[in-house]
Formats: sequence, structure tokens, C-alpha cells
Amino acid sequence: MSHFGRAGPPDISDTFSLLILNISFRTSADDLFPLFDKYGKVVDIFIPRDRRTGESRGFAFVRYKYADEAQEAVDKLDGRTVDGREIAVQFAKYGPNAERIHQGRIIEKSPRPGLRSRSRSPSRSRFRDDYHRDRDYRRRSRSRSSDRYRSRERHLRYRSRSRSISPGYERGRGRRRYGYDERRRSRSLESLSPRRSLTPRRSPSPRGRSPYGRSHYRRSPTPRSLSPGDCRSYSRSPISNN
DNA sequence: GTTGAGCGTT
Repeated sequence: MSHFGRAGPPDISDTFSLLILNISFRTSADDLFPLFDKYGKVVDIFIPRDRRTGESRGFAFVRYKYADEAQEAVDKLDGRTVDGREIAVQFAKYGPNAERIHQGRIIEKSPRPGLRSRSRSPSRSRFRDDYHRDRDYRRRSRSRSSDRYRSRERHLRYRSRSRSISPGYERGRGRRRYGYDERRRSRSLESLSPRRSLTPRRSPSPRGRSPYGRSHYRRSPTPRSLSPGDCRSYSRSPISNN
């Protein structure tokens, strides 16, 4: 039974967060819950997922009520094969607001709305901004298989538009942390596609490109070193010889 | 059906 359906974290003041790495993309919170609940009181399980595709990013956060139970889970479940993949369980180092975490618990001041932005020192804000920048940089450099994501995303979009997605594993198991509904996602994409997705993406004027940059499909770093005449004579050499 | 470094949501 999963109670991880409400919005937002329930209570992170006295919880210990564990970071679960290397989980399968199809592993859900309900799959992790019985595994981690055996070693202690699991308060919440959260699996970050991609904004566009809505799929799992490959890691999860399991919040325990007590530190010793969390440590027990780390010791027992670290290296365990779950869903065909060897997961890595460790204490979280960064909180949801980029707070520093000591052994899964937030050691920064409690996140009080309206108070932290004012009582925050400039130097501290800079420090926190450094964390934010680091995370942003790493996340941005994470996009390696973008082309694959694109085609897959388009495929899912078309499927969701053509026919409603009916994931068989979702029914009967309770809603995990699926705030983004498929219907809302498709609607959002439909209204956002012709407005925002196309406008900033396409470049109407090929101003930044070199006049021969588009014609040159070769990725040679020194296109001038290889003169066309040289290349031509090389290719003409065997012909001329014959 | 599809990939695989990493630290999080309303």
C-alpha cells in the first residue's frame, strides 16, 4: 500500500534521505517500497523523472524516519540487484532545495518560506548558488542521447494523442508520485508545442553559420589543409594511372 | 522496446 500520492514532501525535518542509484527506468516507488520498508519506517519515496518524457531518471530517494534504519538499509540494500540492475544505496548529500545533508538529514536551517531569502547572507547565497550551478551544469551535460529521446518522445506523444496510454502496471498498485498526468502532459504539449517549442528552437536566419559551413559536411578540423586540388588529384591519381 | 552519469517533487 502506497501513500506516496500526495503533492510535495510530507515531512523532511526529521527524516533521513537515501539516494538510490542505478535503478531501472521502469522501477517504481512501489517496487522499492517493500524492499526498503523491511529495514525500517519508510516515510516517503520519490523518484525524479524527466519533465518531458515523464519517465524515471534512474535514481530514487527513500526517506526513512530513523537514521539507524536508514543505515541498515544502506548496508543491506546497497549492491542489491533490483529489477535486473544492481542498485546503489547511499545517503543523500543534497536536499530538495540544495541544502547540505549530513547522512541523509538536512543540516541546514529549516526551509521556512519568506524567512530564508531575507535572513540569508550574501556569502551564503553565493555558496548555495554555487551548488545550484554545479547541479545545473551536471544535469545539462547529462544529455547524451538526445536524439534518441526526441524520437522516443515523439513516439509517445503520437501514441498518447492517438490513443490513451493505459499502463497496466499502474492500476491496482496505487498512484506513485505521478503528478503529471498523461492527459495533462499531452494537452500541455499540444498547447505548448506551437507556441514555445518551435519558436526558440528554430533559427530563422542562418546568420551565425559560415557561408560554406553548411555545405561542408566533413568534420575535418583543418579543411584548408586538405586542398580540393590535392584531394582531387588523389582521387584522380588511380584514374590517371589507369 | 529503446539509454545508464548522477542528488529530489507542489
